[in-house]
Amino acid sequence: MTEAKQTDADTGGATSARVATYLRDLILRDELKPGDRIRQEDIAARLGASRLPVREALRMLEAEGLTEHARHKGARVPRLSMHEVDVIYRMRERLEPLALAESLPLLTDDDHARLEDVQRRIEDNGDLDRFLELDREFHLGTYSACHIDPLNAMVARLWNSTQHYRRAYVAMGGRSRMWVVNAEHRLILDAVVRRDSTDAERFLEGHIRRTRIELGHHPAVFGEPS
Amino acid sequence: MTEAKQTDADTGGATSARVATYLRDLILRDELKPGDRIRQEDIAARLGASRLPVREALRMLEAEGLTEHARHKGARVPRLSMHEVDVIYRMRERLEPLALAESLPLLTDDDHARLEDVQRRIEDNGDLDRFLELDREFHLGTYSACHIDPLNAMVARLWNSTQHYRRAYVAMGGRSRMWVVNAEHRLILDAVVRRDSTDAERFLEGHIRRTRIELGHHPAVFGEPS
DNA sequence: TGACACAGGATTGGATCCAAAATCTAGGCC
DNA sequence: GGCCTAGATTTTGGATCCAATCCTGTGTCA
Repeated sequence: MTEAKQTDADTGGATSARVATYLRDLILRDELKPGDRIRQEDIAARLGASRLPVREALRMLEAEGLTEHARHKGARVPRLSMHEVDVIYRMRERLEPLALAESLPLLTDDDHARLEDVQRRIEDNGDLDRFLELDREFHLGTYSACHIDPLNAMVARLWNSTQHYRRAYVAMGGRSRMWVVNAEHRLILDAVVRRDSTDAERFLEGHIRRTRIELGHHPAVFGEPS
Repeated sequence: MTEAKQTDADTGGATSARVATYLRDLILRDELKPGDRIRQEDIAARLGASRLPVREALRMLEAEGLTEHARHKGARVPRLSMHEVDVIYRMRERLEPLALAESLPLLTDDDHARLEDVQRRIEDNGDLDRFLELDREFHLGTYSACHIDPLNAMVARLWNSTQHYRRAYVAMGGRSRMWVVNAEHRLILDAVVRRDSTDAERFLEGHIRRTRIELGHHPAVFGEPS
């Protein structure tokens, strides 16, 4: 484990928060899929750390709903049913307009320009994996001026726990709906730039609702991973 | 630390989940207040365990928003500003009607009877501390048939993180509003028993909104604890 | 041939030990 | 007398070791 120290240097020290970030990222990238088991020793070795920070990280992720634990059986990435994902989208429909309303008055012209740029890149882009990333960046970007921690954390959590299913949907047939998404993003963005909170909230809520309904039409997304 | 094992036996083994429950309870009972520091060794000794499960428990609570951590400085119970509590209540206004809608069709007649009983006990009761407990039991009881974990967890979290401020408000002057609370509970409960989701959601949302506005009229609740 | 039981390996849970960082205290200096 | 600095103490962070539990593979017996 001499090379460990090097890996350690790369990552800048493997604190439990860093391990949590690493694991969260693996799950978001779909390198850890629902049902996958997470072995403490594996992760520890990969990051050149001991199992202890891994255990703390797993506890954090557990509280975030990104992993589930069974005593003496270890951690897994939880599988969500279609109904659970549906409810999570309903939660998003209600929470994200609130986050947007909190953020909107505080967004600067620079922020607007950044969001315009992200949306342009979404429209230019054909790659589905890149789309997922930019779509997230667009939405969370519109909330970025909201500094209420519980709200931010909760919104991020809802995105994180459904990331796998978003990806599966987009990969499966969501491509054809891309132009609708873009049109809706444009409506939201215009309202944001006008600082019209009422419109922005309404358009956002509709956007999430329609996405949710679309998801409900693709039950295959929730089938067994392999 | 020979007596440790005995304490251990009392609590039935001090796993990290148990430590987390213990700490969560301390915070909910206001024995740990916003700003208070939590020393790992203290808790470990009190529960007759080593510091390790305490550390894991603190990580869980951190992810739940019940504690905050600074590297090498330890854990504290976070202080919330009036604005933060206000936003948390807005989150409740939106999320709890959803939880109620999910739960309502699944509540049995037994559940209804139980809720009636809880509400009766609230009305009979003068003790403020007991009121906090029963009020929580009433509301979470109406959501109890909803088995969507992310939603349940989030609602519980919102209640937990504002518990101290609810207590401060009730202790300070909320007493005079008790009859309003009871009337609103009655409206909600009747709608629940009728299985009228629309009414139930509307009454619940209004109930939380009015509570939030009331809280905003008592800025002293958010003053320094001591 | 199938099902059950036992044993060995693998994996997690918990305790103790050591290192690093922060806080507190005391002393010196301006 | 107040402020700054240096050392000691306290507290947290991380690693390693041991115990408890679970999974797996093999063997035996019906």
